[in-house]
Amino acid sequence: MATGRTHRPATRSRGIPEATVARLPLYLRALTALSERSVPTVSSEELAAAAGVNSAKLRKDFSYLGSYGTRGVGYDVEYLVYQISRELGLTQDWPVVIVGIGNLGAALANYGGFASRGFRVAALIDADPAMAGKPVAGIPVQHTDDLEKIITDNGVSIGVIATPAGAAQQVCDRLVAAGVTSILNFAPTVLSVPDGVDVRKVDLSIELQILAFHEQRKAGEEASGEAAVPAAVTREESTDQGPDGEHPAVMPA
Amino acid sequence: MATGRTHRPATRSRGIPEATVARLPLYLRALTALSERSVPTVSSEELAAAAGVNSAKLRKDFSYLGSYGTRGVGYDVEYLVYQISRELGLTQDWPVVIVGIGNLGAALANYGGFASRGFRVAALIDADPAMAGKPVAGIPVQHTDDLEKIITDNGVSIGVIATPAGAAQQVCDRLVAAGVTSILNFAPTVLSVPDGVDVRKVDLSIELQILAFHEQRKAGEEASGEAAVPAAVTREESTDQGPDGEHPAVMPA
DNA sequence: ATGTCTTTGTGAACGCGTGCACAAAGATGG
DNA sequence: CCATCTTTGTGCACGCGTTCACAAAGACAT
Repeated sequence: MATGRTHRPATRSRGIPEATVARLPLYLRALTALSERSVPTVSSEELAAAAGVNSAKLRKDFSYLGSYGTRGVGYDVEYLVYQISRELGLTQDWPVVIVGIGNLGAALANYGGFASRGFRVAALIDADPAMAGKPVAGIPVQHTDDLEKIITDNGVSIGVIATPAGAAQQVCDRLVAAGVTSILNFAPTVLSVPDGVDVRKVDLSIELQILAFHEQRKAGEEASGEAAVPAAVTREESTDQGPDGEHPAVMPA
Repeated sequence: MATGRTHRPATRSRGIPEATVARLPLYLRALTALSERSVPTVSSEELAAAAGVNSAKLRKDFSYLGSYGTRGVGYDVEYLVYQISRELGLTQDWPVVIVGIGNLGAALANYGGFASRGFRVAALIDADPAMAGKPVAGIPVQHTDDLEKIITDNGVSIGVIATPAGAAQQVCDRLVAAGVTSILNFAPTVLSVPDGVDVRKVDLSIELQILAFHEQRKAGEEASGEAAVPAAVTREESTDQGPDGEHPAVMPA
């Protein structure tokens, strides 16, 4: 997931598997909804259904956090909300900067899901001088020149990159140099960061391409009754393009 | 990944592992960049570095597609671009609808990465009557009432949901009923879909929470010199909050 | 107090994904 | 034509994650 540098020992943190960590926010969301409806307890079966996972997996996930359930009853909703929040580090405030206030950056600044879970947008940063001072989501945009000062003054350790691809690595380098150790990257680029810095990437285009792959597969399977042919079939002739020697089928950026 | 319903046989499509499919867009992007620089061939080592993965992994990934390399030389860039594009189904046009034209929906509509890879924004749909007719990214917004007609008229099979969480499931149901079989969900909810429909979700808040977890871990590890204690330590006393009996530390939505 | 019934917590098996390491393939030079 | 050198393609082993299935734990009724 986290496409940091080349490799990493899977970041198996304090015994909690990475896969489990990735699901904790899911559980937290479901639990928060239950909490709002004043539901006192919930069984692993119910909660798993709400979170869209297998109940055994959920129980094993929780077992990494400790024994927080009561056999025959289930889990105390409020208690579990607190424990997961604490485990995820959401009991403290995380100041976040967003760099690159274009369409996406502005949308992120306006996104309510950040502020509601311990994340506070400390600053919006853009390279365009014309943007400076203009308020977005009630926060005045600051110029890239002040990036280092903003980071240190606010004690920011999490940065969000929403710049064009070309600027991402440079922005990333400056963020890291200024003390940021976690980066959420929306730019369609592979970022290089030193050890100790976490990078997670969100790529809208990649997600669509994965969907397209499965979509194509469905369509093809439907057309030719799914034969028992293992592979190497419907390869060359499946699409319109004829021979394969030299194909100028280059896609634009 | 794809949080469809309860389970699914891992969607092991035609022998190509899901993990490999998820990396193909990454390779494609790196290859496209090389193609623009008119680089004729590339070795697995070079390409792997550009894509941020292990070279052995890359070679194994390509081996699922076929033997497209030349030993002692490497891979033909143009040829590989074409092969991957075809495998991902990007040689054809995919009309896409975006439902929910708020900040995020508008940003997605303006996002260049879609149009450039075979994806065409066929329509923008919003439930707000005031939005109807208003152009966003050069495309007039249409009202939800016409959703079904829009889907069928344009032959849309991929839908993007960027509505508030409360409306997502309902929109999803209507999309599916109208014939959509792939959904990219930006709403912070678990969607239930019938078998045969793929759902991929992108949750900005979850990504940040995962980063916060690691960030907290770094901070804690730094404070208490990372002892060789295997686990079950620095549990209770790690954070400020003292005992754990009944904690009203509930987070807002 | 005892028995029954529900639900947790986890041991164990299995499958997928990853990475090493190397043989086979082909290019290139003499 | 042969030798050398580069790079692919893959067999193999290992580890993580998932799932099943069940014993232990506790609630609840009698």
